[in-house]
Amino acid sequence: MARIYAGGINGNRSLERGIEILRAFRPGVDTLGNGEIAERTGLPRSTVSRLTRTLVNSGMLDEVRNQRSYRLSASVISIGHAMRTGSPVLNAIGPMMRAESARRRLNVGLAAADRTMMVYLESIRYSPRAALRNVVAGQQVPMELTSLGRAYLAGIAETERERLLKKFERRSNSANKALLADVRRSISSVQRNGYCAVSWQPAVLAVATPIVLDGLPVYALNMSLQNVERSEALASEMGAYLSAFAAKCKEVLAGG
Amino acid sequence: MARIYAGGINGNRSLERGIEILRAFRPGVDTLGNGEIAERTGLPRSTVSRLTRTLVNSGMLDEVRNQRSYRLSASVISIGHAMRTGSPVLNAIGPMMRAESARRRLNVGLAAADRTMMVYLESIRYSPRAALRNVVAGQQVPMELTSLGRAYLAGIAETERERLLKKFERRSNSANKALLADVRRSISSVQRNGYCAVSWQPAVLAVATPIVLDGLPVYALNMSLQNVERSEALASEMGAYLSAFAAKCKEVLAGG
DNA sequence: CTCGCATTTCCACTAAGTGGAAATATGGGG
DNA sequence: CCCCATATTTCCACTTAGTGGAAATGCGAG
Repeated sequence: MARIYAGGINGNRSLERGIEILRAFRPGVDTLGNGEIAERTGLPRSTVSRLTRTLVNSGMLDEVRNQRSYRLSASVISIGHAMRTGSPVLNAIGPMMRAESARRRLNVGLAAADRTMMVYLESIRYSPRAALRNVVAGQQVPMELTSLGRAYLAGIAETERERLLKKFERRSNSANKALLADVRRSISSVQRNGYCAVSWQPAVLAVATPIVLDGLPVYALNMSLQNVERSEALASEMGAYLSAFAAKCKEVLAGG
Repeated sequence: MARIYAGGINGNRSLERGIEILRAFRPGVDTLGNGEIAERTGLPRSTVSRLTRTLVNSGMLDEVRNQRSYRLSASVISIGHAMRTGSPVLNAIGPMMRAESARRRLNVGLAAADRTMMVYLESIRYSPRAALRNVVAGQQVPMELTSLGRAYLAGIAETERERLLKKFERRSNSANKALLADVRRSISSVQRNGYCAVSWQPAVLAVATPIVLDGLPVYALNMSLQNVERSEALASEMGAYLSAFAAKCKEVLAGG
């Protein structure tokens, strides 16, 4: 009998579902009720009710006094903090990124992939008024639209890259042909020049490059500038800065 | 028959265990193998093996190429980011905290409880060289030893407080009598003066006060100064600053 | 190449989890 | 003030999905 054993190839269903519930809390969402969670995740309402209770017991969710909804608890940021302090890459190059941001007077970021988004491990926003300099972690940006995401795509194995590109194709609108072609152009740019340049948001120019190391996920490093016109000259200059900085980072990472 | 139904009062076992596995990654830990996870959590090794696989499939863990260990993935910080951006308290008073830190030239922090630790939603470290000002989120400090934790204890319901105090009693060493008395003294201080002052780390003086709001977990707000001698006069001055600031925060939070 | 340790797979067993239906809370409106 | 509409939780018969000890496998050191 071709019975498939529960704990075998397939993961643990309840755990998978519980994680999906945590993921249903997207940035900007404060509280979610069980009904809304059921809707977002497609899970039966009674199942959601049981799993949210478990997540409250485990300290991942707080229930609001009205009993009718939940929010992510502070535990999730302590796990996030553990991730950041454990990351050998962030530990090694985080300080270098700060110095580089000050030196070149531009934003410097390090990101990794989370499904079809890129998530910043650290994003250093340069500001002329240094006192306002801002460091953000955990923010997500779309993989297919950003220099970070495209550099990441250039850095991973081809099979994985094609799998992701198919996803973007499926979900994007009528502009998908043009978009997909643009993504492939950026990937080629990384392969040829070591980096790609993208203006995802108006008046912001960003360049990014992948960081591929043995035994670690693929990261992407970027530099960006606000309030500028896109120009080839500027992109080349930023690309040169980025390439030099990435080389220095890789050296440190290989040594440590 | 007094059968207890699985999904009833008790939580979902697999989900609980999966969360415990994520929690096994403490700050500073880079990678953990299944064996080490099994040891830390007390779970059977085969169970750990299956659950870590599920967590990899769900994107919460990355497995290192050697296949022999795992690390927290970038997803955990994106969930952490969702928590922070969703938090109405942090959204409302975060900017005020930054301003207050600059104005009073001291560190300002906001924290919530995570089991027996306090975890910073935001910790603004004041530095005379403003360019180095540092904002940290997710860092944990022990509840019983810090002003933050004691202010929190003063802010929660008595039954919950006593439950936590018993835990500290059980796990602390020979100094526990003195420690517990000191904790109770801090709690009284909060009840009498609105804040407590503690020097947990040498040459650091911190004052903290609870923030109790309907439908929200209890938070604690603190201010601290490095490189100072502990003195009653300084503690009173900081306590006055903190009380005034906390009052302003509560006003804003009640209005929003 | 072989040995020893760590991890993963196998599989008989059954408790643990499932989801539809019924019961129960909640808060707005008549 | 009470009732109704809505959302959530509990109940429970059913059985699948998860369990953990044991065997097999994979890896790295010598």
